[in-house]
Amino acid sequence: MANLKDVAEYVGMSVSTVSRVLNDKAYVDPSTRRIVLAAVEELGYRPNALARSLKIGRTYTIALLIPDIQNLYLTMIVRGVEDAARQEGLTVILCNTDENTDIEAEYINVLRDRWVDGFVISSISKKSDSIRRLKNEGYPMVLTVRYYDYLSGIDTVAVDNFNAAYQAVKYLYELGHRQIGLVLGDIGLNVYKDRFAGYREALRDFDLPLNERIIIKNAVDGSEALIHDVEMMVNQPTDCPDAIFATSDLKAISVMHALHKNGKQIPEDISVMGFDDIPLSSLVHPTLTTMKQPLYEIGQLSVQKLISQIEAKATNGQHIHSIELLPTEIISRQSTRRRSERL
Amino acid sequence: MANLKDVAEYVGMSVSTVSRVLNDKAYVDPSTRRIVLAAVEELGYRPNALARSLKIGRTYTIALLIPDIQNLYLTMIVRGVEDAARQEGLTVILCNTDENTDIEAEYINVLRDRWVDGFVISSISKKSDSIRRLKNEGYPMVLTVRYYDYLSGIDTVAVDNFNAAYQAVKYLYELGHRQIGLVLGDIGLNVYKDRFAGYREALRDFDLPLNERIIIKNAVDGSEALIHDVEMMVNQPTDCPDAIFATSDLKAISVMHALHKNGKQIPEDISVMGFDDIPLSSLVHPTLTTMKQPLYEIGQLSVQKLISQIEAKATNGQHIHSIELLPTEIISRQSTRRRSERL
DNA sequence: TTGAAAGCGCTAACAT
DNA sequence: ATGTTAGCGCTTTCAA
Repeated sequence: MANLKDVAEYVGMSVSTVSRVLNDKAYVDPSTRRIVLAAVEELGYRPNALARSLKIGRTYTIALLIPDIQNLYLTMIVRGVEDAARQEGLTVILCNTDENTDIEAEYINVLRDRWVDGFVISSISKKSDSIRRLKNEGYPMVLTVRYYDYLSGIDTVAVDNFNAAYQAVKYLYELGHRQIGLVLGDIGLNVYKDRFAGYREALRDFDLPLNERIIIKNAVDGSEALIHDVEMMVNQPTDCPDAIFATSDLKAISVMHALHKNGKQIPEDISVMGFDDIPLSSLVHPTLTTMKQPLYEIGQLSVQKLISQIEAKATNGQHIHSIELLPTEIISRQSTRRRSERL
Repeated sequence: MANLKDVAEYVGMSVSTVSRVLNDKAYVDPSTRRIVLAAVEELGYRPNALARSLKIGRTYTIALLIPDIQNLYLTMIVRGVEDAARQEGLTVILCNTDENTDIEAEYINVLRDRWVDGFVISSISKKSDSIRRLKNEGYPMVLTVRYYDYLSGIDTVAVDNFNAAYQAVKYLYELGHRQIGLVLGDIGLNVYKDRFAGYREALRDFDLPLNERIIIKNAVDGSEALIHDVEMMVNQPTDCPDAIFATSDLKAISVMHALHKNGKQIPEDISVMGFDDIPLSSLVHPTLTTMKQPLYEIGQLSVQKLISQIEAKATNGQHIHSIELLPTEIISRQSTRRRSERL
């Protein structure tokens, strides 16, 4: 591969001149410029990004760490991040941590060594050491969707999960449901902890008892165990829920699967409500009522915050720390319905 | 951030010594080694991967280009690629081309400039210029799942789509179906072209007529148009299929959605069969019979081929070009059933 | 066993 | 308007 020096020799000029036309920073004579560009074309010259980055201290690359690409809700964030990044001339490196702290740490180390300009992270439950270190080094980073406590001091873009869950339960309550079951994800994650709190608060406000027998905790998307748990729950002689609020659409789909398997009609026997609004939600049977998160927008905004940090760092300017909570929205579909008669 | 020189000064040795202990290539005195490692620890030294790569000409990074992460079947490949890569000490850069040639070209350029060691590509229909150029430069690369014609000379890992489609149709035929509809993806892709050919060949062998009225071409996963087309197809007075073979599970899910919407029972009225075996297939209602592709294994094998190329290039050794077609397998579930009576 | 120094390819300050 | 040169942080040959 041709390098700058090759091009310079080819046209009989110095490397700095060639560099100048390529970066068009300083002024160069139009005719010189033409000659150089022709040579660049001719030799098929491509700049070496490694050398350039080493010199200027920036890579124009950001890393996006996500827990699991299989999770459809994340793909929408990825799109938001990629689109926003591309628009700003940044390349996105996508990394799948598989919900594993070691893998996460490894990616963070490797990418920091490679000088990515910043990180957008959707992480594991606890604030890991690698993330803490990153933060302490002042490395640009933003947390997306999943977050730590508000005191972490890390820029965050997410939704108000407490309120979203509260509104979901309220919605089911107003439909006439009084036995509202809950399918919760890993409560080690603040996301689920907050949704749980919102659920409890709603029950309290509507004078509904908190019934542990219609609550499934630590459900894993798509797992056999989850299906089993749901079957157990709906086959209880007493305490069978008349509605189930699943804290992700994928969990809701498993719930529906379990209900079908046990001859329960949705929504006639039991209403089901999800969370996220993944594209699949409007395709399953029956279509799924859900609490929509503006995932694409979350991705975009995350990048904007990150860029703001990167710029601030580069210019020694100011960046205002913030936690942004975007609005959620109920999408009504077929899996929920008004309950007229009382059981 | 501390660099090699800092460490060297800290312990009063030369950078080369420090470098040596860090790479443990050459022999260094055990006591020296200990001192250096302590200093490294103390200063929190992290090597600069950019500088290192610039020097040695390798980045230990490979790029994985996929058309669309939303496509669930791809996530399994991603996993296969990542796992295999990690095992070999390589980092994977995941890029989403969004089925867009320009984005694909841009990623290829950016990553080549950044000296990734090789590419695993699941690409767009036509062989793009950027890929051709990559190939001509002798850049290590392998095509995965999607492929060009066998003459392209590029290593490929996929399945025998012709045969897989043939077997799927045969399966439906043996179940007693005689009006087997087809939902095909973009026929610009060899994958679908081959599946179409397999379908036709099977019809011919079983003396079934090729009926364009029960074939939907260029279906887009999850699109409204697809649902509409399926509705049209099954509401035809004559020519209503008694089975539908969808060339991806996602398409099959749309098909099921359309059938539900039109009051058709699955599999009582119409059997539905998919392709891929994404995790969701066993969760939808009814669960989906499908032609399974060994996606995880395809991902793993792709990396192995790529590494073989990278090694060959580094050592001027031999790499044997190959096209690997992994076996597919029918997974029987609830969406298909034996048709006893004739219509 | 360790050190000095060249050089990977580029940018930018300084010089002309 | 263009050339010279130092240096980003590392590896590696050559010398000692």
